[in-house]
Amino acid sequence: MSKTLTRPLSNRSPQPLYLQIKDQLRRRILEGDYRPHEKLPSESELMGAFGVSRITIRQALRDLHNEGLVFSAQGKGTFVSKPKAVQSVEHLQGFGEAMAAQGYEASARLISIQQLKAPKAVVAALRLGGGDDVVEVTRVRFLNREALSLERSYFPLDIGRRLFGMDLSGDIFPMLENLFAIPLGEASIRIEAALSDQDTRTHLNLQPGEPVLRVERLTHDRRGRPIDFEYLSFRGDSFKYHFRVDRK
Amino acid sequence: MSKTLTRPLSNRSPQPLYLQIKDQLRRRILEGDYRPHEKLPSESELMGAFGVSRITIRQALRDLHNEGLVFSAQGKGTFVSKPKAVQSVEHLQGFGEAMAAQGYEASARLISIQQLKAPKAVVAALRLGGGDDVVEVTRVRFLNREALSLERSYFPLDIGRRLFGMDLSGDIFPMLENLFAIPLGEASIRIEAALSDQDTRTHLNLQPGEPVLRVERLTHDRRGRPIDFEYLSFRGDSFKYHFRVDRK
DNA sequence: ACCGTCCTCTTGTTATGACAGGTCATGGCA
DNA sequence: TGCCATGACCTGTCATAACAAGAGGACGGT
Repeated sequence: MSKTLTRPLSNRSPQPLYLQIKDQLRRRILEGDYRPHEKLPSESELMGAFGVSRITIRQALRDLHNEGLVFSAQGKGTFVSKPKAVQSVEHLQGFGEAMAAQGYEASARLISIQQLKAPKAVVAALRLGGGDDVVEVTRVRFLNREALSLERSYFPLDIGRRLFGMDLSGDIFPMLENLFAIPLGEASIRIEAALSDQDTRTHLNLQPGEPVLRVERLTHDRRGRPIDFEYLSFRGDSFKYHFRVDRK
Repeated sequence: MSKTLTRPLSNRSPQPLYLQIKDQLRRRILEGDYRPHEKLPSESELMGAFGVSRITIRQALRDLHNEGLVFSAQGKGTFVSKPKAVQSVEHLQGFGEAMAAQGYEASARLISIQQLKAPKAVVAALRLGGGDDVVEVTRVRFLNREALSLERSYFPLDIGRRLFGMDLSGDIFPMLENLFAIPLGEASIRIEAALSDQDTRTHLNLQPGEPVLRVERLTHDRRGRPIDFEYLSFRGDSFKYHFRVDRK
């Protein structure tokens, strides 16, 4: 296991030990030596394998954790995260929350809420059985009175049923966390540009041929169970999502 | 300065020391006690003020760094990051880097590099003067042999001139950091959907009316000077950018 | 058979100590 | 006057050593 580390302080310094260890572990994860949800060697095993102290191991693991490649549970161990997940982002806010934070007036209007048989893509995303029902929530988001986006969310039945009769003009995520006591975990997002379909055009008041920014978002609870699959369609012309990133 | 810390190990444990320290420092930053670009007390001063060891201070600072509230420079100190910074994201990778890390084969082809008078939007973004020249770099990115995106980057003259004659088929950011010794700081991104223009269609081999995902990215160096303004146009149909986000 | 206790393994937190290496001002030398 | 060496100060890296606390299995008693 130990491979070849070049000790920076004793020799001349090529790279810090913890970076070398981090890179070796990352390579093994990406190459599949350690598979998703598999337990990594414990910290003391890694100490022995690399011949370094615990502080150095933990620094490497901390970096991998920040990159989203691993996560750890006290008393159990450190594990490889699910997806390829090369990139990690903190603080996912609902788009509404994000907009509000920028000083815009954000609101939403409920178009429909209904129980229906889950479409195929939803079955796969939420890991349901073939004929399972889901609850579909359709809403239009406004930004300063203008229709900005069409959101269609699919919830598993046990969660979705509790949404009937509730006030769905705000963000749903805080309700899940506070009212339903569902701690939210990670989410995957796919973003693409597409032409608007008739349904979207109607709600967003678009002309045929106008493009939309389509976002698919799958949100999990902290234990990794998928709890919400959404299609968000934003007007291509008015949507500018601005956020801050720090490199390295 | 020291305020009231509750020591977890000696008493009963309310919260780890480093979290308490982190929260106190964050509050002071957000309340303006420490202003942007101001130097925080040094680690040893904080050690004395809070009465804890250096490891604890560094753990608090590390968290604040991850949240984007502070940054540090070896030999100089730790400083408060710029602004509202509502949202922090780590590890901005070039899209190419991100794709490569996911196991795809990414490459780029240089279309043109030229010096010209800065377009108005570029003047504003890079904070230039009216008639200033910039260097424009146009490239097409490929993913597994297929044209994926058209990238047009604008650099201030002093940086851009050094790009002539260099190998621009890879990522430019690492060159800025390593060859030019320009430490990269934060970047802002805007994402929108748009219809492809003729120029983009030619390079990406698209049909008229096909939408593209347009990204504007403005990158700064660590001192906050804008050093690169880019327009990235991705094919709407093939581009699915998948990443992982952690809420809270 | 069931349940609770204890032991062991694991990660989380904290202290102390040391040296590496970058930054910068000061002061001495040419 | 100008340049460079020196030292003070600061963050970066790494080691050693504890104890806290969660998880889970072994073991023993009921």
